[in-house]
Amino acid sequence: MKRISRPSPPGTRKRDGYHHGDLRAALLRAAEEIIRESGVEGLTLRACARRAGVSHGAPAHHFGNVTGLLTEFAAEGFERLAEAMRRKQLKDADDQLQAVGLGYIEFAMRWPEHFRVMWRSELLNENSPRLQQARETAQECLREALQCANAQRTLSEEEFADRFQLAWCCVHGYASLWVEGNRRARSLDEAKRILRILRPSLVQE
Amino acid sequence: MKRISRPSPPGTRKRDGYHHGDLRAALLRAAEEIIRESGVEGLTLRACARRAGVSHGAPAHHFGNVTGLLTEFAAEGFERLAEAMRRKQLKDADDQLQAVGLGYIEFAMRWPEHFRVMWRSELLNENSPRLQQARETAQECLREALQCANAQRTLSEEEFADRFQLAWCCVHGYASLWVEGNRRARSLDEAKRILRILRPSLVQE
DNA sequence: TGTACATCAGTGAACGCGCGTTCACTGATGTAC
DNA sequence: TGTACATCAGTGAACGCGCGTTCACTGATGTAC
Repeated sequence: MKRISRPSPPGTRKRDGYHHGDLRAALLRAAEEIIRESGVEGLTLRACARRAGVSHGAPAHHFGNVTGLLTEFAAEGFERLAEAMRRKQLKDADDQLQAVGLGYIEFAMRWPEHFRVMWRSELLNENSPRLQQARETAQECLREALQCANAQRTLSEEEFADRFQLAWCCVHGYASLWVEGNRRARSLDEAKRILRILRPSLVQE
Repeated sequence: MKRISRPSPPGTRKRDGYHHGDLRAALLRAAEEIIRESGVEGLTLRACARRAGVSHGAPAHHFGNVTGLLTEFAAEGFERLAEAMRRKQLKDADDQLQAVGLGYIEFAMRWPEHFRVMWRSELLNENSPRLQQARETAQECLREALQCANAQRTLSEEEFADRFQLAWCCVHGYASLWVEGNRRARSLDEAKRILRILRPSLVQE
């Protein structure tokens, strides 16, 4: 009766959808908004359905439960993270290591909701192949940049592993602290300075 | 009727209590266990009361709501963090900066539930004086250690601030990644090596 | 091209559950006289 | 020392609410013939 043909939500491409257009993507966007406004605790399948304008049963079709939804959300986050690092790297051939690090931090600043969920492993299905793959790809991106920067030197496996951990900890710590509220003006400038100070520890001249 | 005099729960000192002995502390311990087993999402006032063996109305007397409970929990965490750093510092007069950094990381490994909650600012009452005070004290501890290590040099205010951020990011990143599941064998040895590698960036020789 | 059927996205009513909140209460402790 | 009263920690029944899950359904799309 009240089933008048619903127009696709704005910004949603009419793609693989049967009824909605692309409900799966629309639900992920709805989840993003809810997390932004109410935190991960506020995210429920029902809230997600309301926001997307569908019945409360619909999200379960696509994701099973909240864990499934968050897992896809986190995987999307890791994919965007890898992309952000690579894009930065291509734009700054001069110091690719710093560029990748900045890409990591910029990603967290641009998509704090994704960043928050990505590390809440207790909320995710760690067995998801897409999640595992995306996380591995993102890590590999940072690892490669560090390898390139050290291409001229001979580092033992452990020496390299330690420097990789140090680099990761530093960008991750900066991003985490920023996302969790420790936000200062001109943070990206500060991040650049910090990475410059860190460099001698990562790359032996 | 069924009100037989209840013995104090084991490990609870009969201190300032009227009926229970020290219900406030017992509720904080209950919260810790629940968070360990079910994550912060699993913590409710009712679950907390059940675990402590009191009626579900009791926690509200002490904390008002879940935010109040978590705020006290986080403040307790920051106090323990400062204490952990200071204790480490006293034990290793040789390299106090590294000692304080290790104290930070050890704290997160020892009390991961506290560490997790401390940075979830959206779950806390940021106006709590006890929380603000405890956080400030913990930060100050790391700042002082860095100042001592650089006592012989002349660093501008900005140069010092950047090095402080770098040190904080590094230990915080290491601790966060460990707590969120990126745990490796002999992590504390690794942390030591990483802090040693980082040192030249923090302290100009 | 047309028809019949399978598949699948999404609906909506119903359910039981655990939650926070309220409120009148009980009973132990502290204090004034 | 004894009594009367105030205070305060904790109780327990009751409430309304939003949740996930279930289930029979509708209606659009895809496919076999």
